[in-house]
Amino acid sequence: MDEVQVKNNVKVEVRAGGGAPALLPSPNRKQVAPMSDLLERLRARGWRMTSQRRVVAEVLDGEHVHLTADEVHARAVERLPEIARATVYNTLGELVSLGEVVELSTDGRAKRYDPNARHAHQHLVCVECGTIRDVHPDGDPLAVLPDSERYGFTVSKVDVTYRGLCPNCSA
Amino acid sequence: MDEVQVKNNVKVEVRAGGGAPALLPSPNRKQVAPMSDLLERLRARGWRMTSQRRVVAEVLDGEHVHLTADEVHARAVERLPEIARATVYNTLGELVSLGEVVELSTDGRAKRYDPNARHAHQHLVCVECGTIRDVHPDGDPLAVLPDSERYGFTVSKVDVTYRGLCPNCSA
DNA sequence: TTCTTGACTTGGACTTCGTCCATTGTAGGA
DNA sequence: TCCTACAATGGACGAAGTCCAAGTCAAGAA
Ligand SMILES: [Mn+2]
Ligand SMILES: [Mn+2]
Ligand SMILES: [Zn+2]
Ligand SMILES: [Zn+2]
Repeated sequence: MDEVQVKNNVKVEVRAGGGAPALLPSPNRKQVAPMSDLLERLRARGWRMTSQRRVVAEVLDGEHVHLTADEVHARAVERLPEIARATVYNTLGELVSLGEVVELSTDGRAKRYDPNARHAHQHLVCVECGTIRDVHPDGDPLAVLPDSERYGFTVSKVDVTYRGLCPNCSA
Repeated sequence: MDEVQVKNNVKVEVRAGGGAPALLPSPNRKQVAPMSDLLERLRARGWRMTSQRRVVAEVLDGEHVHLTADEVHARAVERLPEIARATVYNTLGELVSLGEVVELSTDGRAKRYDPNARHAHQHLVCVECGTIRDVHPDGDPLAVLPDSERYGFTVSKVDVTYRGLCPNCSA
């Protein structure tokens, strides 16, 4: 039988049976494994690997994209009950400066954190319910801005937010 | 013909002809006059014309674009010392719902209010100093989003923010 | 393994931006 | 001039985020 024990202040699933734990499908492998890439990258960048940072990274790596800092905190608390809000803010800020996470402010309310930073994309937002979808427009969005409209700026990125009604809210 | 001029919170009737004071260039005519269009439109929409609303409209009509609500309030206070912050927020909100002013949240901080709502345009923002410029990209920004990327949404507008360094901050 | 230390976390105070609401004031019509 | 529905006021409140002094601990050294 599997058992749960606490290690490094984090709940860890321990497989029954002797010998070294096989790195094979386990209940939470699907959730945790894809993150290992990120965790490795962070470690390589000199990050001190704490349980708090691990948990924040795991939350972001879920299928939940575009979470607010407080939503990340709420999910993190489920795994690590006493993680502080300030720590979540710190960690998110660090992930953003490292380019591992993208920060969105689509609605003038809470910023949202997007772990899909590898492939540039834009967002489609429902003005009614706030649903956000990733979209991939044709061509380079920067290309449509002629030099004559750049006023000497060095333009390095574009944020595009398409707004409208989602199928649900159209009804 | 009769003409109504507003000055110092008091309506003054200016009668054309016979010895009446001519409506000629005065120090603040240049500032106030262009707003009359907006004020007329608002009056036509059933707005009760208060000195507070007049002052907010006048502030927005200056050459100052993209002010925050508190910046609008600060400038309004210069003309009408006891105007309340809440009133500025109320008025800006109304102007936005009437489509007379556009609300921007380019930086996840305070929203900015843009009186240039007649001609659709986009914005170029310096990531260093926050300077904002209006830009007019080629073509319809909505056109670059293929139907296959709309997920059944009824897309009605696009907000585009180009980000980079202004000439000043490049040095 | 234990020790050491600077990086990290904590939690609460604080700031900023914005909303709410009971009370007071007034624009504009009768 | 008077009435009253609509608007302004200002202070409390709320949401989102930052800051900081004190405590904790990850990871390299020995
Ligand atoms: Mn995204
Ligand atoms: Mn503008
Ligand atoms: Zn919707
Ligand atoms: Zn600049």
